[in-house]
Amino acid sequence: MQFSKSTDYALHALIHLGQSEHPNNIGIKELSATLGVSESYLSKIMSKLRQDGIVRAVPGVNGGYELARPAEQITFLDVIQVIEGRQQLFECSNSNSRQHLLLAEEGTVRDQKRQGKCECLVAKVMNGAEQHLHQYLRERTIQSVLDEAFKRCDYEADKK
Amino acid sequence: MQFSKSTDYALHALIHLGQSEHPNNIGIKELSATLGVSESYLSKIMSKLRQDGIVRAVPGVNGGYELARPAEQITFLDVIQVIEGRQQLFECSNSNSRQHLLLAEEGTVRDQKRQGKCECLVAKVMNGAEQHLHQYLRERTIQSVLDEAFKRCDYEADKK
DNA sequence: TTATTGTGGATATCGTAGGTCCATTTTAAT
DNA sequence: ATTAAAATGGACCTACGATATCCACAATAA
Repeated sequence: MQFSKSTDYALHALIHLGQSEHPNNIGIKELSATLGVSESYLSKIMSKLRQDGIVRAVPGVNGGYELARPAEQITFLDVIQVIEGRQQLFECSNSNSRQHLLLAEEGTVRDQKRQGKCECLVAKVMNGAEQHLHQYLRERTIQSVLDEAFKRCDYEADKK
Repeated sequence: MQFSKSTDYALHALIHLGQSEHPNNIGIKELSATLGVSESYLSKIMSKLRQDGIVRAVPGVNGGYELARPAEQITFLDVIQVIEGRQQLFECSNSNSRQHLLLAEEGTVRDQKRQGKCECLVAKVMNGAEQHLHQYLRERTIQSVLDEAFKRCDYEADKK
């Protein structure tokens, strides 16, 4: 269970977009050179980010990418969900077994109608874990990383 | 990014071991029938759990598996780490790039000696997320699921 | 001693992460 | 209008791990 390299690339790319004073957009050449990834592969990732409204892209001479909204409105969760997809962290593959019946809660009739099935208690724990993780990742933004990087630069500068 | 089916199987198997009054051990036949998984595949998983000291196994007639320690001392994190491995949720694949230098904190000399390298700020966020997730999963045990299942059974019984 | 049960190795299949290449489209600059 | 620069999307490739099966072997209790 690991985040993909693509997620790593996406996060670093967005940080690069966020930290540049943008007179112009930033092309895939610069991004790929900065991150040390091939242009072709990074293109795919940037394309996904564009389709999901995280970045804007403009083709043509002096084209490139820029953040589609302020860096403090781009959360880690946003990025991860675009790249990794939105499937649940855990799915109970056991829903027909005898045991599952024991471990499933029925809920109210209204609940069952709403969600169509009852929930495995193992899945309940795991989904709770996922919600916690999401909450944490929602609170971290591209901007928050930039802020910390700047702080660190200042600190290093002061020492000299 | 998803937990594997094996993790699902392992958790359900452990719960089955935990809920049985154990005059005897429980064989792979019963487990695989309960979970709806093949004996051969579930064997592999149980083997892993045994190698990590989560269950005990005894071969021979009337052999089988039992929990190696009380169910309240087997956490979700224990099980997940056995099955999924202990690699980090996130690894920065970017440690040589120019950008990474900007985003890495130096730390004290002692820190650098201890961990061998400085840490990327993106990785720092992600590792923080992982620690949160681990904390949550450390607080949930096989027993906690059993407790909730029993509570539910009582509730259902009361209704009648 | 034998039937039963777990162990571990070899092997198979399949999907996906990671990556490349190229034709096409879009845009800005000239 | 033309052209060069840049992003886009499709086709394709490879390697690896998740999932799974089968079998020979070891260990144990009756």
